[in-house]
Amino acid sequence: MRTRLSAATKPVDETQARVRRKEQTRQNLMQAALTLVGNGSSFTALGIREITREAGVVPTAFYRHFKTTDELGLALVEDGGITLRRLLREARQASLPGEDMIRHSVSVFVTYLKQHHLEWRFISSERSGGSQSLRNAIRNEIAHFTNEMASDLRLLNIFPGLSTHTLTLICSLVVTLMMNSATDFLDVRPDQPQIEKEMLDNFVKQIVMVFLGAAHWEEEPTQSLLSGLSKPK
Amino acid sequence: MRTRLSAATKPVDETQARVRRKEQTRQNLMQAALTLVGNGSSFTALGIREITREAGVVPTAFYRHFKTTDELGLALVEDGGITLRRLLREARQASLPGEDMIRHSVSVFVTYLKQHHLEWRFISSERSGGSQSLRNAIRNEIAHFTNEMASDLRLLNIFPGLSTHTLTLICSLVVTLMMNSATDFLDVRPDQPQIEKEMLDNFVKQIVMVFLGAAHWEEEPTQSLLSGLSKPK
DNA sequence: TGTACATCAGTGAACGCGCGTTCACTGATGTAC
DNA sequence: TGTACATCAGTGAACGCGCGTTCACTGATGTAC
Repeated sequence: MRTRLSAATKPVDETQARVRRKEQTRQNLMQAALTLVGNGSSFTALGIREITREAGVVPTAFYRHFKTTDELGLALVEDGGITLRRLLREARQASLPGEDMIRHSVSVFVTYLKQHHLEWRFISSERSGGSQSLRNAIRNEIAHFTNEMASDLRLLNIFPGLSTHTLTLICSLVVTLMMNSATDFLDVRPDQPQIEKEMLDNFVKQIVMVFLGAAHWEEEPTQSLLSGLSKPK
Repeated sequence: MRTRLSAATKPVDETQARVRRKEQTRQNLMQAALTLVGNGSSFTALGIREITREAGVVPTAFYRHFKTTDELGLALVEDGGITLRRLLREARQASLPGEDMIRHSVSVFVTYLKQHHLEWRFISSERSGGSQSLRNAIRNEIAHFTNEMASDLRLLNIFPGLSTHTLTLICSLVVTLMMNSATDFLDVRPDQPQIEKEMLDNFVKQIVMVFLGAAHWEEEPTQSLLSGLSKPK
């Protein structure tokens, strides 16, 4: 109690040695988990002893930071979410029009992907494979990301006729493609650049096709939009 | 040796009691794994004892059928692949034109999804979360599925101007959407039909948009297709 | 057909091992006065 | 400033438990003659 009052009077210095060290250990544990995932383990199958061993602390030290590995996973998702938003901020600066914009954004994405490959591997494998709470957390981050992207698209005014809902659907589609490609890109062996190039071209082509569909979308009525599909031109 | 010769002369009757029972146990083991996955476990984290307990056999019996749980996983993927192809065959009969075809195919898909929800949960979570070999096996099945779907699209002659490569890209896009939606549909609580309906509408809308883009796609040159995007109409 | 033998799916005991978790502890850092 | 005490991140021993895997076995089914 007295300590609390004292802390309120003299606010905790963030650079206090003890606080800093604790935070460092926490980061080490999270990094250790990512490293193990990068070595081919599934996060879901990681154990406390495995993680602490990799982090260089005694098993019981784990409990000073997380109650379960699941809790550590949620912390990783939070960090991953920050990463995602940083990616978006970088890609946002690519405002060339048309396919060039897409190609440039995709190349920003792939560069980012490689720089943060451990986080991405974790996110994309636990997105559908992890515990329920982990899956929900990741789904939330992705939804958040999708909404931010839709706002960006709105600001760029590329599709002035489309509703916010439709824009969000488009972004959701692109993000889905993105998350999927991430796994594929990460599995390409680094000595096979031509395969990566093909994947990149295909990826861009798919997004261009989606945007092409969006450009021809009419909000209402949707029922007859494709009625003439079998006899185009 | 003599047994082999004898077997060749008098071919093995498939209904031999011993063969039948062994196959039954094998199926029980695979079903047990699916059941456990359905109960919320991650397949990657399943143990031999856990599976055999669920299947009602002694742990060591496992080795009569599979060397590792990974091998059992591969067997499940093979079964899942058959399921996927059966789905396609059912959806193929839906040859109404335009959006109605899409809506009907999607509804066939969702029905199928619910009927085989355990297999789907397994496939979609191990698609990016499992071991390397499991991921590769699933990726192969999906590629196979995508190609069959592209052939179907070719036969339907909806997009007569598009190359096989482009058709395959479109199908790959749709299959990606499909696999993703699968996880989402499976996570909807059965007492929330309005959420499921919205997801279904969004899903259909996304596919329609992709097809719309495909309908306006011109094979060459691709570079300038989107040049007028910011000033449509 | 009957008998003697071979096969082999499933059993059950046993093993060594690493797991998660508890607990009392240590000693560096922080606080009060 | 110096001293006495509080805090608490990380330690290390210990525990009971379920794991994967080995091994010799049993007994129903299949085969040879």
